[in-house]
Amino acid sequence: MVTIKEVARLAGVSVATVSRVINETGYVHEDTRRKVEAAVQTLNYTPNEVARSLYKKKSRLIGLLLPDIANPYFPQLARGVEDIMQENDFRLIFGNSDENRSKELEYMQTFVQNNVVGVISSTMDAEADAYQKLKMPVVFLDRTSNDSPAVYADGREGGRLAAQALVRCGSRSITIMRGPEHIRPAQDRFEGAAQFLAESGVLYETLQTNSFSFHEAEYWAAELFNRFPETDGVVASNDIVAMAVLQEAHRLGRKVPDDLQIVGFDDIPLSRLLSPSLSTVHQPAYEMGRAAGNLLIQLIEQQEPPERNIQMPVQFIERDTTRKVREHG
Amino acid sequence: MVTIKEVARLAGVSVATVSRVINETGYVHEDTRRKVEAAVQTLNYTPNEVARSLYKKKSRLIGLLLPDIANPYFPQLARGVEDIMQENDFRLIFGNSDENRSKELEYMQTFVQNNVVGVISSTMDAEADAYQKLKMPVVFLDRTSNDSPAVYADGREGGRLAAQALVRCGSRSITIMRGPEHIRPAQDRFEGAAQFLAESGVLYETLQTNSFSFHEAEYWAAELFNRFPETDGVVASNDIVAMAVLQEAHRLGRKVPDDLQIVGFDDIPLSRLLSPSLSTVHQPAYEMGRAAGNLLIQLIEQQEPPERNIQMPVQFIERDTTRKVREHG
DNA sequence: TTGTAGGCGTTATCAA
DNA sequence: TTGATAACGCCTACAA
Repeated sequence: MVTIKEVARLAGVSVATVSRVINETGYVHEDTRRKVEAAVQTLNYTPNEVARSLYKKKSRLIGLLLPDIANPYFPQLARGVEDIMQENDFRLIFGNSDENRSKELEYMQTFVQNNVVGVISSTMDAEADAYQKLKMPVVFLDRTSNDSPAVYADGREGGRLAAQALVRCGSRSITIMRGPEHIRPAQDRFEGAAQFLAESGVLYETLQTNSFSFHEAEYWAAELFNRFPETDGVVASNDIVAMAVLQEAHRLGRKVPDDLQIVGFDDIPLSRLLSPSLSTVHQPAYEMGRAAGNLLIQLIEQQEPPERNIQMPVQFIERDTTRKVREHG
Repeated sequence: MVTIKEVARLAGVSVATVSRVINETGYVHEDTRRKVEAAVQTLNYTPNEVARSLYKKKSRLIGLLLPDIANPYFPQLARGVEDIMQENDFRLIFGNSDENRSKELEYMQTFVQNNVVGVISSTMDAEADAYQKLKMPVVFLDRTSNDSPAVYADGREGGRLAAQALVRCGSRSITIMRGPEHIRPAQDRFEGAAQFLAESGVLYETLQTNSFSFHEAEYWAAELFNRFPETDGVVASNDIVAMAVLQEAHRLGRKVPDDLQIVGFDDIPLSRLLSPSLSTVHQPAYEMGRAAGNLLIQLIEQQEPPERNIQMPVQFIERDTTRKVREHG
C-alpha cells in the first residue's frame, strides 16, 4: 500500500504538507499543491482509513443491525440506509441479530472496537445497557422508543386501517393475527386493529403467532382455518403470513375476496405481483431506511435534527384480496 | 474507551504483558495472568481493533459487494455469507453495487482503505483491474470466473431442466425470457434452455429483457403476451419475472398450467407461497453464500482449499405452474 | 508557507 | 518471565 511518506518523498515535501493538501486544511502554496496532487496521482495514493481512524478516534463506519436480512421486509430498510450512507461516504458494518440478545451484544461490541461513529439498530431491547452506555449516537429503526432517536411506522394506525378496510367491505367475523410479543410494532398493529373492531362492535378473534418466519407462516395459516373456520376477514401480521393465508384459502376452496378478505402488512414489493394481488398496509420501508440514515448523520455531525422521533405514515393499499365498495352509491 | 495501558496500570504490569495474556502468546506466569484477567474483567476491556489493524495491516473485516440487496434473491446469499463470517469472528462491510462500475470501484477502494482481509463480490467484471491487482483474496459469488475463486450455480443445467420440464409436460411453443447480457449466469440459463429445445426440435422464441428489477418485470410480462400470444410455455429469467407473467396470464384469462406453463428460476422463498405455487429451478442461495464464505476464509488462512471453483447443483422443483405427468403410465 | 515531532492503541522485538 | 520501545500510517500543534 502506498503511504503518505512515499507521496511526500516523490513530491519533495514533508508528510505534513501532503496531509494538508489531501485534507484541504491549512495553507499550501499553489505550486506545492500541484506537485503533491501530481504525486498522489502517479502513485495512486489513497489515505489509510485505519490510521486515520486510530488518530481521530472516529471512523467513517456505521453499524447496522437488523433481525434477519432474509426476511423480505428488511432488505428495503437496509437498502434505504445504505443509499444514504453511500451518498455521504459512510460505510456499513452489517449484521443479523436474529432477535438474539447475545448476538446483538457481540455486534455492538465489535462496532465499538472498530470505532464506528454511529449505529442503526432494530433491536429487541432499546433500553439495554449496550445502547444506553454508548458514547455514539444510535437510531432505532422499525422499533419505537420513548426517548431515543427512532424511525418507525405508525403501527396503530396501520392496524386500524386494516380492520377498517375489512369492516367497510363487509367482513363480520374477523381474525386478527397477532405478531410476536417482544416486537413492539407488531403489538401496535394488533392494538390498532382490536380497538377499531371493539369500537365498531364487530366480532373478532385473535390468533397469537410467535414469529414472522417463512416456514411458520404456513403453519399459522393452517391453524387459522382450524381454529376459526367461520372467519370471513383476516388481518395478517405481515405480507408473508397473508400470502400463506391466501394460499391456504385457495387450497380449501374459499373464494378470495368473495368469501374471505385478507389484508397484509408491509407492502413488500412482491405483494402486488400476486394473483389476486394483496391488499395491504403500506409501510414506507425504503424511506424509513433513508430517514434513519439521515437522522443518524445529523446526530453524528451534532446538528440538532428537527425531529429525533420520526413516525412514518402508513397507507392502506386496496388491491384484490378485499372487495370493492362504492362509497355513497 | 478503556485501553491496554489502563489495564496494565491496574494489574501492575506492563502493556507488553497484558498484550501477551490477551493474545495468548509468549510466556506469562500463572499469577500475573490472573491479575491481568481480573483487571480486564473489572475494566471491561476489549482491544481496539483499529489499532490492531494498523499494526498488523490486517483487520477482521471482509468486504461484501452485491448488486442489490432489495432484490429477493440476494438476501439469502448475504445471509449465508454473514452466518459463516459471524461464526468465524469476521465482520462484513456491505455495499450494493447496482451493477454500476464506478460504485463498485468506490467500494473496492474503501475496502482496501479499511484493511479488509478479503472480499466476496458478485461483480459484473471479474477481470477488472480492481480485482486483479488486489493483494487479498477475492471470491466471486453468483458469477462465473475461469481462474479466480468463485461460487455459482449451474446455470446451463438449470436452463436445461426448465425447458425439459416444459417439454415433458406438453408445451410446444415456448418462449425463453433471456436475462441481462452482462450477467453471465443469466446467459448460461438461456443457453441451456435454448440448446435443449433446439436438440428436441421444439419451437421457441426469445424475449430479451435487460433487467431483473421489479418494476420492469410487469412490463416484460405484458410484452411477452403481446409479442408471442401463442406461447404455451415460458422459461422466465427468474422468479420475479415468473410471478409477473403468472399475474398477467391471470389477467388475460389464460389458465395456468392448463393453457400455459411457467417455470421460474431461483426458488426464492416466496415462490412456494403463491397460488398456484411456482414451479421453478432451485438455486441453493443460502448454501452458496456459506460456501463462498468458507472458501474465502480458507484462502485468507492460506489453507489450500479443496476446490477454488465451486459449481453448485440446481434442481427442478415441480409445483403448480406446470402440469403433472405420469411417466410410463 | 512549510517541516518536525509526538501521539492515537496495539503488537513484537530485544534485552534484562 | 517480564518490561521498554519501535513501528504501523496518519494528523496536528508548534516551531521555523
